[in-house]
Amino acid sequence: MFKKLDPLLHSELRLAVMSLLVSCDEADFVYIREQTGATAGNLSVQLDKLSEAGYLEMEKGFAGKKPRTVCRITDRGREAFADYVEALKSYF
Amino acid sequence: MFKKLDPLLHSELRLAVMSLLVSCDEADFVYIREQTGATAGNLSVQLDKLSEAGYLEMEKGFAGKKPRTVCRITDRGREAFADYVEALKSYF
DNA sequence: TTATTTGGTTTATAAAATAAACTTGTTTAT
DNA sequence: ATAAACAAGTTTATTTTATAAACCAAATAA
Repeated sequence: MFKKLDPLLHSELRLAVMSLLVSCDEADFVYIREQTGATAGNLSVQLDKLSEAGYLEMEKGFAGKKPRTVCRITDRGREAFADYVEALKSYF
Repeated sequence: MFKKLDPLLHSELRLAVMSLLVSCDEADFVYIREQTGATAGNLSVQLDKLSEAGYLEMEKGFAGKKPRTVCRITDRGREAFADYVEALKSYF
């Protein structure tokens, strides 16, 4: 009847992050924070979860002298996102 | 950018309940439990939340000698559901 | 009569989300 | 040069949620 929703994606912030990455393909921490309106702390935690699940990759480097974390969606993440959207349809 | 998702509806079980009620217009506790696969305890709690938010009405009565709780979606609930679906679109 | 089942509710526990505080280093003003 | 403010995050603590386990009352079955 109702398809199970991936709990990792069924979170407002994580879903927003993935939504951004699906169409951006690469976005840094600050950009994501601005676009989602999340606090840095919350974003940091949620990015880690998505990263640990293999839904995105993070690359920590520097832009000039400032630290810069770049995120990129993985194939796995893209797939999970598509599955989530598909599953949601069973609720509508 | 991303529309805020009503936290009351952004819950797998509560969303499933509302989804049922939107098209059923009336469903009892047992039916909802069966269709959603939820445990009775969880369902009881979540129905209370939806009820307190005014998204549905519960009528406790009897079917023969057995207690029977019937749920009906309210206009408010219908509206909230529509808004939720609309808001979700901003994520896809 | 004593289990068992039905239809739930209440309470306790586990998991999530969020915010507040902190760290490391950089820039700016004094 | 030194202190104050800022940037980019992380860590920790708090609050909120979700879920399950235990419970209750009434009805039915053994």
